Amino acid sequence: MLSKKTKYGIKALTYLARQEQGVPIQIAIISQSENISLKFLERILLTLRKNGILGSKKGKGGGYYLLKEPSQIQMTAVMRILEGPISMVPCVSLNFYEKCADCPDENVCAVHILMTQLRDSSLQIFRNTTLADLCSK
Amino acid sequence: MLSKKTKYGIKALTYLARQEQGVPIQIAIISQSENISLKFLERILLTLRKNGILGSKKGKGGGYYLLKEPSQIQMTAVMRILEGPISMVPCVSLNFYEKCADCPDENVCAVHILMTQLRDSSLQIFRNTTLADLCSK
DNA sequence: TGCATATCCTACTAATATGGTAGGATAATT
DNA sequence: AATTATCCTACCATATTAGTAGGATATGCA
Repeated sequence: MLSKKTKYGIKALTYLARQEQGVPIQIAIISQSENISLKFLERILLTLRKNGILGSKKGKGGGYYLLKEPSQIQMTAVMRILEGPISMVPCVSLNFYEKCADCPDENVCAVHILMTQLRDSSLQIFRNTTLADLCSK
Repeated sequence: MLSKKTKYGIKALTYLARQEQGVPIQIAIISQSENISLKFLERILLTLRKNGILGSKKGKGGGYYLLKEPSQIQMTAVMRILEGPISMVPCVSLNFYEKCADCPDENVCAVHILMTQLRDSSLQIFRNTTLADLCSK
């Protein structure tokens, strides 16, 4: 299951992508428009900022804005930040590889073979999809 | 993340697929060969039996066996039984559809669009992969 | 300078899912 | 009747999820 964190994060990002670029939008506005708990969204946007997707401005007229054009923001980045590794098992992960303790030979492991295929197709989708693709203005 | 339940289940199934068809194999044998907790595996095989993947025989010489040839067992079935819906969100699920409470229009929802693509590619992989494909004897 | 505004940040919490374990009931073989 | 192996229910520790509470910090404006 996709976490609500990721779901809300993607919704908030597409909301921002539909606005005039560079103009800060307040959390409360996004929260209301997209039916997302304000405090929860606050944390989500904060992690997106810390990971280089969003910029922010404090005080009156402040808020969050995209640091890049929507067409330059791949969903691989968004998914990795919010949902974690694309791969469903560490022994298949490109960025977070970890050997299975119980598995003697990865090349023969059914789970490894199946999950490698799944990772490849998921990666292809997330790489070929940008924020711009997801918000038909 | 893939649950251990699914991981162990797939491993157990491929173990059975590598044996002579129709001959019951005891849980304890699989448990030892694949490094899986016996009691946990017991439950996993039970649900696979209840869902028509495995047959079982009690008493001496008993155990579990595949009900179909490995080439006839699609991973879609296995994944749905062990891991749940293929789709990561209910609003995209074919077998377990549920409307999002917060989402006014699915056709415009970024999450819906992205997750539909992901479901399609996942389905294609799971449908085109059988147990036989995963166990190079 | 001081007030309003809005993000920043830590800590807490309820509910649920995960990955087991314990212990006995049931059925089949010998 | 004894042995073997599945069947089944209930319990439990831990981790994750989806939040909430409450204040600290920085910015803009009069």
